[in-house]
Amino acid sequence: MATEKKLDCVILGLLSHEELTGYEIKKRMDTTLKYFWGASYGSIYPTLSGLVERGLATKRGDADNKRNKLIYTITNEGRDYLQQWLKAPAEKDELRYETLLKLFFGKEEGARQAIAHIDAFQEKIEKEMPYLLGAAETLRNCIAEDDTHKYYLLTVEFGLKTYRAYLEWCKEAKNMLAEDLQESRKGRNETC
Amino acid sequence: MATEKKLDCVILGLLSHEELTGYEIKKRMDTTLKYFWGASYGSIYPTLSGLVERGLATKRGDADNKRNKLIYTITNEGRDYLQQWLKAPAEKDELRYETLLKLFFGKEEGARQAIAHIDAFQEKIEKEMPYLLGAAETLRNCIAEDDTHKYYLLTVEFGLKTYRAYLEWCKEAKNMLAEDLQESRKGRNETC
DNA sequence: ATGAAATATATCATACTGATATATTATGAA
DNA sequence: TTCATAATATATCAGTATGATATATTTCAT
Repeated sequence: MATEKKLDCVILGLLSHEELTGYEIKKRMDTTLKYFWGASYGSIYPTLSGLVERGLATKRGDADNKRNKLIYTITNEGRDYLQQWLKAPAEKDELRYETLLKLFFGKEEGARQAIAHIDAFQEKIEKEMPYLLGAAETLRNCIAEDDTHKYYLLTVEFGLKTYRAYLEWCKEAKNMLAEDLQESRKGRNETC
Repeated sequence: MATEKKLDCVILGLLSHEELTGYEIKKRMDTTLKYFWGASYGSIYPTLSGLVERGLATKRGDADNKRNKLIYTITNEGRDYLQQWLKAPAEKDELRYETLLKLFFGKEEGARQAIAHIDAFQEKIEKEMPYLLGAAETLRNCIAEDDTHKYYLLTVEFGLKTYRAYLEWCKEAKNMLAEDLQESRKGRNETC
């Protein structure tokens, strides 16, 4: 089989758990999935249309169509397609960290600026941590109810592990750069 | 300023260290930068043309143009542009982990399949580790020579920290799923 | 009653990927 | 020496994604 479009599979995955509108799918992307995947409206809506065209999902209007909602449901063909993808080995695991990029070219801007980038990064991570911790706690409590929760928890644990590693790195990296600042201060005989 | 195209900045960053051809830029992407950024020929060559058009880089043929090389050099305007971007806070820090995605929807396929995905992920990481360790070692030894090395080292340390976290997670995640398998075996009264 | 926030879909210019095409040069084995 | 293979080098394109914007309705707090 030709390589599937990833977003087809992600959306089918979400639909395999529950019926959703495009808007709700976007919300899932921005909350639950955002730690390891993302998508914009500009790709979600066309992808949904494509899924319906190919018979992998169906679309219907809301009963009391107040909001002009379009609700999407996965079909049996859609489930088969999803299964195929889930069985195949993962192809792409990559990160795009602009912070690291700026750090890599950091000599141009100097230690002080580099530290500022790391601080901003650290702040972002620290702000996310409570959500991840909360999610992990919730999931651990309802893990017996439904097997899905166990798999959710696995991904949250991944997030926690890596976030803790990020924070450790932030600390060490800043220490290293701080030494640097002191050196240069001494070198140039500056005070404060 | 409107948001800059990231690849403009990445390429200018590379050119700020040395003159390069498009092919060499691609190699840098696939080796040094691949742990936190990526780009394909289909974006590198058009981006280089754009940089020349806008006066941020210049292009010249090789002296003995055996290979029909096109060598790109950063201009002063290019350096200014790069500085602007380096000073601005990072916008996008995201990862796209298909492994995590498949795991998130893992209930559909069951524990055995999930473990297989984690194994593949782990293998990939373990294979990369020696390169990162080697790079860190090399960089630590020549850190005094040139300040650039210190910033390279910072990004390698980031890679090492996160990769170690990944490996820890792999172990724990597989343990959790293995318990699962045992349970289901007991439940269904299977042997072996 | 009213303004702000949330819900909901759609579109578009710009950008990126992954594949493919094309051609040359270096390398190592037969 | 010759010949296949790997490496070097640029370019293009269909398919896909992003981020911004447009539009309209509904819910909610004041």
